[in-house]
Amino acid sequence: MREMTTARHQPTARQKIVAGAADMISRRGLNATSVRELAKHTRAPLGSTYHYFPDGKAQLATEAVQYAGAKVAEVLRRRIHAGPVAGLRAFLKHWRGVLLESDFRAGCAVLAVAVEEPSGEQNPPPIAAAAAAFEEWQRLLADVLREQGTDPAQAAALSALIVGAVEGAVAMSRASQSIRPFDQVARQLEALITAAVDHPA
Amino acid sequence: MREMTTARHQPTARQKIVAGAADMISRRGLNATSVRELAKHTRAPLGSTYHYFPDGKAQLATEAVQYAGAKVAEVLRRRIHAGPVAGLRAFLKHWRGVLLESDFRAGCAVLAVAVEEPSGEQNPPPIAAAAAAFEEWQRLLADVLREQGTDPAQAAALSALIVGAVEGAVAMSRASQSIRPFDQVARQLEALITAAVDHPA
DNA sequence: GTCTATACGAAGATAGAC
DNA sequence: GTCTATCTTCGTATAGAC
Repeated sequence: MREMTTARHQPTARQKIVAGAADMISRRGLNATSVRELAKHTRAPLGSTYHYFPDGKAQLATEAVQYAGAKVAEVLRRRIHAGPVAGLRAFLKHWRGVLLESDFRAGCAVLAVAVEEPSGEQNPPPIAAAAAAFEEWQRLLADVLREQGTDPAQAAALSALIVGAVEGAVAMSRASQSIRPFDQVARQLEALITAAVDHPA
Repeated sequence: MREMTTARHQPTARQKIVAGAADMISRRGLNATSVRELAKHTRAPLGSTYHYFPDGKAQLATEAVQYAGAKVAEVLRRRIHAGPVAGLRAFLKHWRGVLLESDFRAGCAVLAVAVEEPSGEQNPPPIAAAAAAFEEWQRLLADVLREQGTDPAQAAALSALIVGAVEGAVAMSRASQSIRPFDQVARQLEALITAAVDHPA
């Protein structure tokens, strides 16, 4: 488990596989991402994949979601010290970039897993990881809103709205192959969070 | 093509297959919905499926998305004559019911297809159908907002926010197996649309 | 420890009997 | 026109040579 360190040196083969899985899932969805093609994309032999991830595809999906979730959380954390508006803008800029740079071929891996994995009674690990990612993003936003004087319940609800709306907007823009839905939603959210900060009712 | 009439008499075998596809997709996603199991669930022989849908799974997915999209549009249309708030409430009530009645096992088939189907250069029919569904929901909401005096651009943007936020919220609630994220988002949206109607700036 | 070759099942789709 | 049996391809996963 020496790979569990968050060192940023060179990515290990294992880390490249996880990152590759997150990318493929964000483009085609979970079920369309086969372990075979993943190995090809990351230039790792198929056997290595099962060596690094003995629990197979479920483990791979879980770690890919955690990776994607942490990456976005990092984007948020890097700017949120400057306040809720700055945090939201960084969040929006990230997703806008994902859409445009992929020519609307990539979306959110966390959402893909949340939609595809059947969420049974005892939540399977990939779904639990997706829920945790959504919650972490919300918490980061809610924390800074509360710091700025927003009522706690309102801060939590507004954060849920932001995360939900952005996730939905990314999917809508992908479907329509147009940045318009995303930009419409982004503008509404900026206005909202600005109002929440100015009038911490 | 006599099945193309929108008659509501008894559902034909063909219609049952489409409805079954929409339901399965809303639960497990598109790629996890096999034509085989779909035939089983709808008690149709596998051959019949390919008889009714000669273009195979792509055609099935397209019609399932159109069916799901039309069903939600109908929910909206039935109440929206009473104004934007009534329309939004009907929309929210529908999705809340889907989540609770399925014990968080069902979500939105349109979103599932939008996330899973790779959206290439010339948009494949299932993706185009998903985009059309999102747009119809937005249009229904935007039309009634404009009728109530909301500025057209604002009406369109607010509608995009509503559709995106609800889609995202459904996915979040499914992942966390809790109605909380959905209810938080719903409450924010109700407040927003009320404000938009009261102050048609 | 890395990787090739393969097992086994299920996928989409079709042929052709009734 | 309905449906059964089957073809082919690809999925996940593993065994066992280096």
